[in-house]
Amino acid sequence: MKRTEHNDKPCSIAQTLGIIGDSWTLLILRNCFLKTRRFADFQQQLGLTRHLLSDRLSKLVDNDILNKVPYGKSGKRFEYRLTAKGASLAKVFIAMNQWGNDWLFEEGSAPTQYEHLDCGQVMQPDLSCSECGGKINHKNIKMVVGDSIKETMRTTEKEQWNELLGFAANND
Amino acid sequence: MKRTEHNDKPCSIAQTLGIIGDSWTLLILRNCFLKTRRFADFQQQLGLTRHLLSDRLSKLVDNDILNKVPYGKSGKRFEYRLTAKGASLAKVFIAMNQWGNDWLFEEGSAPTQYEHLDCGQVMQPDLSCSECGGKINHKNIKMVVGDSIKETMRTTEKEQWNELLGFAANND
DNA sequence: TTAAATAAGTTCCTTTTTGGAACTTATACG
DNA sequence: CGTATAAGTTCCAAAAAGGAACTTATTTAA
Repeated sequence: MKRTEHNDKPCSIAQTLGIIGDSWTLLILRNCFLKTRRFADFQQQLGLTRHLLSDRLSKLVDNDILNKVPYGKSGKRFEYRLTAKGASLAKVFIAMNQWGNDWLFEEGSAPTQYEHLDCGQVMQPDLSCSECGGKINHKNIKMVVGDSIKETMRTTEKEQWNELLGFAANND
Repeated sequence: MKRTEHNDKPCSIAQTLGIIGDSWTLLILRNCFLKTRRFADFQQQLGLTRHLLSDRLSKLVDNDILNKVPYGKSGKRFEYRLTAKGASLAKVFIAMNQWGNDWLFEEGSAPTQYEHLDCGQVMQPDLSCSECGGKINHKNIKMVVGDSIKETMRTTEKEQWNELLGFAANND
């Protein structure tokens, strides 16, 4: 089975990976967050071949992650800028950055730190519950089948899904 | 330049992508969080070829994301289980899942929802500041060069880094 | 206790995707 | 006006992925 056949499975992660889950695409997006906007800049910073860059940028534009906006007088040169949809991928990259800082570098030697502009402090980004505000980790969160799917599923299937999707189903 | 040449750049995101930023690897990890543990199960659920699966699992073991633990009497069959290092990638997948729910499905039709076991409610995972507890998004967070790097960088370079890495440097 | 089924890979070969370099077309600069 | 830069395309060789059959043990079932 080809990898792309997972792209339309009824799973948010699989579909998200269908859009951004390609090696070069992920690096391109990282650079988007680092304010890279032009074809030649992406190419120089990442060193990937032009046709791959062209292909990946086009796909990101097709998926409404990037806008291709003309600049200059002629309107025939373009900048690729994150859309709102693209910008909200920040959480994914923040999470990856934090993970890398925590696990790939010695204590205190991480290449980057985060500063929260609202309070001005260097901090760690935590995941928290929108309802009670408590911290979230992989043990105190459970993924459950959404209401829309529940209604169209038979009981046995529902249980299988809950079992299959339960992050917290088995904590050993 | 090959994609793998980015894997040892002094950037947590690039290094993290070097470990998990491969299409199949990301899907394999998704299934790890969904409690898949055995070679044949991964193969059936994902449909990738055996040699790719073998290769990707080995790399995850090499990088201490998965443990290869024997099961059964003989000790010659194995389960692949998330290590603590691997489990803490949950935030990345939670962020991707949430993004997919928000942007790829109609309101209320997302395939999965999250329940916070500590408070029992269906909720959204938010990113929050470890210091002040306030919410984080890509506009109120700034990535700054870590202390260890600061010391070994000349001023001009430091400024370039801050410019380059500043998520919040340019908010238009 | 032998036969069949399962688990976890390997090997071999074909197809697809990358990587590298040169070529194109148009705009910008000096 | 000539050269440099931007944003691609095209072409080809090399690398990686996909498919299927082959291995080697180890359970399970008859």
